[in-house]
Amino acid sequence: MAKNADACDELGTGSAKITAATKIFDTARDLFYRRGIRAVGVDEIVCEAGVTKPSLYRAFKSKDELVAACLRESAREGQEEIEVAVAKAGSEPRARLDALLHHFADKLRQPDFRGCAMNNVAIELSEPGHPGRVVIEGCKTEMRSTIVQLTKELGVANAEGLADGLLLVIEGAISTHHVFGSQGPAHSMMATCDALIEAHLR
Amino acid sequence: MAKNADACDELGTGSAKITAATKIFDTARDLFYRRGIRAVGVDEIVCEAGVTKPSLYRAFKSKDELVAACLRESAREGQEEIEVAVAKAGSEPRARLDALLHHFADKLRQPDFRGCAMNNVAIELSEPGHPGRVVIEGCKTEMRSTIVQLTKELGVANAEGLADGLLLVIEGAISTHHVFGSQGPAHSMMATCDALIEAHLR
DNA sequence: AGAATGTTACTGACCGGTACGTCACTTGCG
DNA sequence: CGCAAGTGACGTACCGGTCAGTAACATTCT
Repeated sequence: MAKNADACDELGTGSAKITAATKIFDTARDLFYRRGIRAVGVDEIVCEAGVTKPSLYRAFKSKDELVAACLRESAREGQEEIEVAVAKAGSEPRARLDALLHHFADKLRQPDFRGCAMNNVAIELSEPGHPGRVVIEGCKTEMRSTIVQLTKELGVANAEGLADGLLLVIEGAISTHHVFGSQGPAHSMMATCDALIEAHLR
Repeated sequence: MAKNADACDELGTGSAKITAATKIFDTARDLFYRRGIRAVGVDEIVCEAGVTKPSLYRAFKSKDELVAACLRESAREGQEEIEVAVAKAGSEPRARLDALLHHFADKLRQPDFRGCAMNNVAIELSEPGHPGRVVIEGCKTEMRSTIVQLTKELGVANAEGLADGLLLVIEGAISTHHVFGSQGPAHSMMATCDALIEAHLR
C-alpha cells in the first residue's frame, strides 16, 4: 500500500540510503532527460541501474508514475536553483532580475544541456491525462509568476508584459538550443533581454 | 530502385493522383504532427489511410525515411508560406518584417496548432544520425537567414542581433504554446517584437 | 499484359507489467 | 540462549501485446 510514496519521501527527507528505488529513480531521470521518455524502456532503466524490473514496480505504480516522479524532482530542483540565484543577488531589483537571466544563460552553456525537461516531456506526452502534465503546468506557471514578481519589483509600468517578453526570449533560447546549440541564436539571449528591459524602463 | 523518390516527386510536381503512397504520406504527416513520431506506429498509419503495410514499404524504405519525407514537405510548405506572406507585403522594409511576424502570430492562433513540426521532432529524435535531423537543421538555418535579410533591409546597425532576438521571441511563443496555449505568454509575441524593433531602430 | 494494390501470415525484437521463488535479517518465544 | 516464524528487499522467469519490417501470392485497374 502507498507504494511509490516511499521512494519520494526518501528523497524529500534527504535520507541518502542507496536502495533499488533510488538507483532506479536517479537512472531514469538521467536517461529520460538525455534520450526522451518514449525512447527509454523500463528494461533499459533497470539494466542501467543494476537492478531488476520488479524492483521498479514495487517502488512505482507504472512507468508513467515514474516519469511524473522524475518531473516533480526536476521541477523542485529547478525552482530551488532559481530561488537561490535570486536570493544571492541581494535586494536591488535589477540585480535580482539579472541573476535570474544569468542563471538560464549559464544553463544553456553547460555541455550536457539538452533543453528544459518540462518542455521536452510536454511535447512527447500529448495525451492530456498523463500524470506528468500537471507537474509541467504547475512548474511553468510558477516560473512565470516568479518573473512577474521580479519585473514588478523593477517598477515598470507594464510588468506582466515585460515578464512574458522575457519568458519568450528565455524559452526561445532553450528551444533553439536543440537545433543550433549554445552558439546559435541562444547566444543573443542576454542582449535581447537587456534591450527589452531598457525599453520598458523608459 | 529509388523507392521513396516516387512519392516525393509526385508531390513536387503537383500531380494530384490519389495513390496509396500519397494517402500514406498525408495520413502520416497529420498523425506525426498531432501525436508525435514515436507515438504513431506504422500499423496505425496504414489503417487510418485505408491501405496496407506492404504499400507503405513499397513507397518508403523505412519508417524513418517516411518521417524524413514528411519533414521535407513540412519544411518546404512552411518556407513557401513565409515567402508568400512577405512578398504580399510589398517592398516597404518594416511592412515586410511585420508580415513575417504576423504570419507566425496567425499560426499560433489556429486551433489545431501543436508547435513547430521541426522542433517537436528534433526533441523526439535525439539520435544524431537520423535522416530527419538534416532536414530540420536546413529548415531552421534558412528561416534564420530569412529574418536576417529582412532586418538588414530595415537598415538597423545590428541586423543579426535583432534577427536572432526576434527568432528567440518567435520560438519562445511556439514553445510556450505547448503548455500555456495561445492565451499565455505567446499572446505577448507581437508586442515584444515591436519593442525589440523599436529599440534597434534608435 | 503489366503495374499497382490488397491479403495473409509471419519474423524477431521489444514493450510494459507480473506471479512466484529466494535470501538476509529481525522478532517472538520456550 | 536457540530456533522458528515473519518481514522486507530482491531476482528469475515469464505473460500477452505491439513494434518495424518482409515474403508469397491473389486481385484489380488500365
